[in-house]
Amino acid sequence: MAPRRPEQFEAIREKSREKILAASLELFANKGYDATSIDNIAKKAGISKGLIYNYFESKKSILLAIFDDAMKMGEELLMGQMNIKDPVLRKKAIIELTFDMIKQRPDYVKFLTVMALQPGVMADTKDFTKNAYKKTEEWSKLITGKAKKEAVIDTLMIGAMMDGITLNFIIYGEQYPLDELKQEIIKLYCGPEKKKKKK
Amino acid sequence: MAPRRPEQFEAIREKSREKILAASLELFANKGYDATSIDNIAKKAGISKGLIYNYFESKKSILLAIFDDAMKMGEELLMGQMNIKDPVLRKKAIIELTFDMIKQRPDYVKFLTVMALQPGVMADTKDFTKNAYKKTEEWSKLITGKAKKEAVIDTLMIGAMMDGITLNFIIYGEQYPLDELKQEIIKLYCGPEKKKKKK
DNA sequence: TACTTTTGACTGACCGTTTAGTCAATTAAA
DNA sequence: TTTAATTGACTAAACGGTCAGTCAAAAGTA
Repeated sequence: MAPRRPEQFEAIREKSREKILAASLELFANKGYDATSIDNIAKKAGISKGLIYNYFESKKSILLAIFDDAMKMGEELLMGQMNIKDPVLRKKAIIELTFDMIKQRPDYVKFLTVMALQPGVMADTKDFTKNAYKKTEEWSKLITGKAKKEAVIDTLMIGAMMDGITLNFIIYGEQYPLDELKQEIIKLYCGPEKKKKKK
Repeated sequence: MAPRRPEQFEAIREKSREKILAASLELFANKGYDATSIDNIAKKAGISKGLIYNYFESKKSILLAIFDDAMKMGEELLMGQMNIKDPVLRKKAIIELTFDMIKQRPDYVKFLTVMALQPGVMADTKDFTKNAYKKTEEWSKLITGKAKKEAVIDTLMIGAMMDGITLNFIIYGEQYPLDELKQEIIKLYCGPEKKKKKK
């Protein structure tokens, strides 16, 4: 009577959904949202165009799903470092984590960076700017411990630094010396690992 | 016999061309290339669609014209600082110049940044990556004087810093404290203005 | 002054193509 | 047979680009 057991359907659906998301992520990150057609996604995912609309109600909703996934993953990674008590060590851990993310998931990083520069694309669905600014505030607390007025500039500097390195890595690719820059930024902002920081 | 004098036509043409370029720059910078239609440009410029093709042979050629203008302006500004002999002062001047450019021509800066992240758009017409990398090399020489191996990281750090600040300014807008960050980066990379730099 | 002629900037309906999105028909497993 | 995943031909809208034709302005003619 029942043709397939529910969990079998669930597995099939999950697999197809994943194929669509993976193909879309790659295309959105490399070509941008507008330059990517539904046909492109279907071909890259190895499925038909119609099937995509069995899983997502529109092109925008695919974008939104990827965006949510990326933000969720980023937040989880970030929150995983919350248990580090010492502020300097925590700062260092977060910086290293960001570099890891750039190297391990450049697709997500590229996707988010590209989207950040196309406000018109996200504007309809998510208040991206507000979201990003909130994230910066969280970063600020995480990195400096408290919201010391003087330390805000420091946080913004580190944030800009990381964004700039990310941007250059996206543009230049593997030839960009990520590791050396990581050492440099840690040396700059986490001190020479001795004493309490003065001035 | 002769209806209008050539210089009158020239003035008219220049004005229209300028309207098209101005409208395109604003739209490309804010919405991106693919999301901007020829109709959008025509409406914003207050002219008809057909007239655009009296001045540019394709949508891509508009993009290219803006790109060339932006690069030309940037290069002229940069080369204007070449006469400063002292490396530290020159470095400082270039950094300040970059901040000035961000504040005075955010449209150009935004345009270039958006285009840098859409390799597919520029790929057909200009080798953007190569161009950008060459620019970085020039920067390196300008900033460090010579191509000291150790100083490359320093140059890349400053470059990433500036790019990151630019990116954040584009995203956050006027609330982003450009001036404070300028002071900070000058303090960091141009030394406390005393003695010769050591280590 | 009034009229005609000449010019090229300018217009918008139109063209072929491509797009996002739909749906009746098909497929395959239980 | 039942069920739901899957397909691709289809549609309406939007796209970049074209082109036959309109228009205003300047100079010659009277």
